[in-house]
Amino acid sequence: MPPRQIKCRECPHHKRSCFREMEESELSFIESFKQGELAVEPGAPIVLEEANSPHLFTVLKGWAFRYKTLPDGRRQILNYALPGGLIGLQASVFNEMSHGVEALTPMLLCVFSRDQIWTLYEGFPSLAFDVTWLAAREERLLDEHLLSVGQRTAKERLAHVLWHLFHRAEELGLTEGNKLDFPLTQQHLADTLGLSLVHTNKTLRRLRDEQCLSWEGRLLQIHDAEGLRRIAQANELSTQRRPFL
Amino acid sequence: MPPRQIKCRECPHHKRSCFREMEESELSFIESFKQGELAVEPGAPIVLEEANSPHLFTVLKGWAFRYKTLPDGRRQILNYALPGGLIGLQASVFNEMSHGVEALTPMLLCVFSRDQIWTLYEGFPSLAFDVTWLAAREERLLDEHLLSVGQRTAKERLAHVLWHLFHRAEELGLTEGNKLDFPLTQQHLADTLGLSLVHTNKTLRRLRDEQCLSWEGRLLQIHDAEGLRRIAQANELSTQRRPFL
DNA sequence: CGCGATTTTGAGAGCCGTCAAGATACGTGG
DNA sequence: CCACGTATCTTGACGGCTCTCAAAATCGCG
Repeated sequence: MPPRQIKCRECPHHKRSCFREMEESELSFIESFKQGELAVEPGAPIVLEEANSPHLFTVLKGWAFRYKTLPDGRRQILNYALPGGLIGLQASVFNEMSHGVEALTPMLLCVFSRDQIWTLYEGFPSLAFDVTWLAAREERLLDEHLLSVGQRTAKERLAHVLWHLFHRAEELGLTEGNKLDFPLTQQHLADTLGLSLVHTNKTLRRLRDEQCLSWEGRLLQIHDAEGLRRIAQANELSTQRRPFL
Repeated sequence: MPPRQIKCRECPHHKRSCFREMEESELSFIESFKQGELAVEPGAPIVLEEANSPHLFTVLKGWAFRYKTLPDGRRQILNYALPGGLIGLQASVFNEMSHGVEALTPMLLCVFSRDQIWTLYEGFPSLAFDVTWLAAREERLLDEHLLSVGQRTAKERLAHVLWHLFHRAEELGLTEGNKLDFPLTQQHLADTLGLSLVHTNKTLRRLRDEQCLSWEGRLLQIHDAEGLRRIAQANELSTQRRPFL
C-alpha cells in the first residue's frame, strides 16, 4: 500500500499537551528523517527477538509489547509501547536486538532508517538529547516494573500494572472517564507479572470482588484508582512533558 | 581531601580493551567537563532515593548497586555499577531520581556537573551518542534481569546473576583466573533476585554441592561456568567494546 | 574477648504453580 | 441461522517452591 505520509508539522501528536513543543527547524528535520509509515496488524511481529531490523520506529497509533523468551519458551513481557514510544533504539545503538516487539492492536508506525540516527546527533543536539531522554524514560519504567516483579505480591503487582497502564493511556487521551479499550489478554498480564495464567485470573477476580475495577471484553473500567494505588503501594506519578519524535 | 585529579588522557581505563578508543579532542573535552573526583566508603549512599543530586558520576574504581524500595521497606536491587558505569543519568535528564545508589566497596568516582551535559550534546555528537549508548546498555541489562526475576526459578536466577556478574568483572580485569573478590552479601543477592535470604542461602548451597562454584569470605570461585550458563539457560554474551566517559 | 553482622539449618505455613475440566465468546463455513 | 473450532476465561483440587519463624554457628572487628 502507498503510505499516506502525514507531515510531521501537521502530526496531531505533536500538539498533545503531554509532549513538548518543537521548533519549526526541529520538525522539518524530523520530517526529512522520516522514511514512511507502516501499518501492522494485531499479533504481527514488529521486531523479532533474534533479527536485526534496520529500522527505528515511532508509534503513532496502537499498542505493542516488548518481550524476551527463554530457550524453553517461557516469555517475559518487558514493557508496553504506546503512541509516542520509540521502538528499536537498542538495535540502532548496538546493531543487534535482544528482545522482540509484537503488536497488540492495529498500529501505525513512523519509520526511520537507523543509519540516519548519526546525522541526527550531528545536526540536532536538542533531538539527540530527546533520544537519550526517551531511553532514560524506558529505563525508569523498567526499574519500576522490576520492583514490582521482584518485591510485590500477586495482588499488588496486578493493581500496579493496571493502575500504571491506565494512567499512561489517560495521558495520551485514550480513555473516556474511567473507561479504557484495553487490548491485553490475561495471558499477557501473566507474562508481564511473572505469574501463572490461573493465578492471574484468580487474583483479578479478587480485585473485581473488591470493586476496584471491572473488565468485560476489551472494556476496562477503573472504579477505585486510589484503592489500586494504595494496594500497590505506588507513588503518585510525575507527569512531565516528554519529547516525541 | 584535595581530589587528586587524574588527567583523562592518562586514565588507565581508557586503555582497557573493553572500552572504545577516544580521539584526542574527545579526551580533552571530557577533561574540561570533569569537576573532580570523589572517594566513598562501603555502605555510603552515592545518591539517595528521593534526593536530587546535581552530579553525574563515572565509576573509576569499586562496586555499587542501584535500588528502589517500597514504603514498607522491601528493597529491590536493580543493577550493579562497576568501573566504566555511569551513575545519575536519570537525574540529569529528568531533574529527579527515582532510585538510590549505594557503594559496596571503597569507590573512586569521577564527578561531572549535570548542567554541563547540555554542552556535551552541543559540542560533541560522538560523546552524546556514547551517553545514549550507555543508557541503552543499562536498558538491556535490565531487560535481562527482568527476564530472570519474572521467569527463572530460584536456582536458575542464582546461577544467572553469578555467571553474569563474574563475566562483567572479568571483562574489566577484576578476576584472576576463576577467582573474584566478590563484595556482595547474601542479602544483596536475595534483594537482587526477589528471593528471601533463607531461600537464597539454601539454593546457594545446592550450587556449591553440585561443584559449580565456591564462595568463602569474599572470594568467589567459578568452577563450572558452562554449567552455570546451562542451568540459567543464558545466551552467550556479546562483548562489544563500549564507551567510557 | 564480646558484640553485631552474616551465614546456616530446620520446621511449618502459605502463596502460587500445575493439572484438569468446563464455560463463554467469537469468527468461519455450511 | 446453525454448527463447529479456536481462543480466552473461569473454577476446583492438589502439590511444591518459596516464605516466615526460630535458633545456632561463624565471622569481623574494636
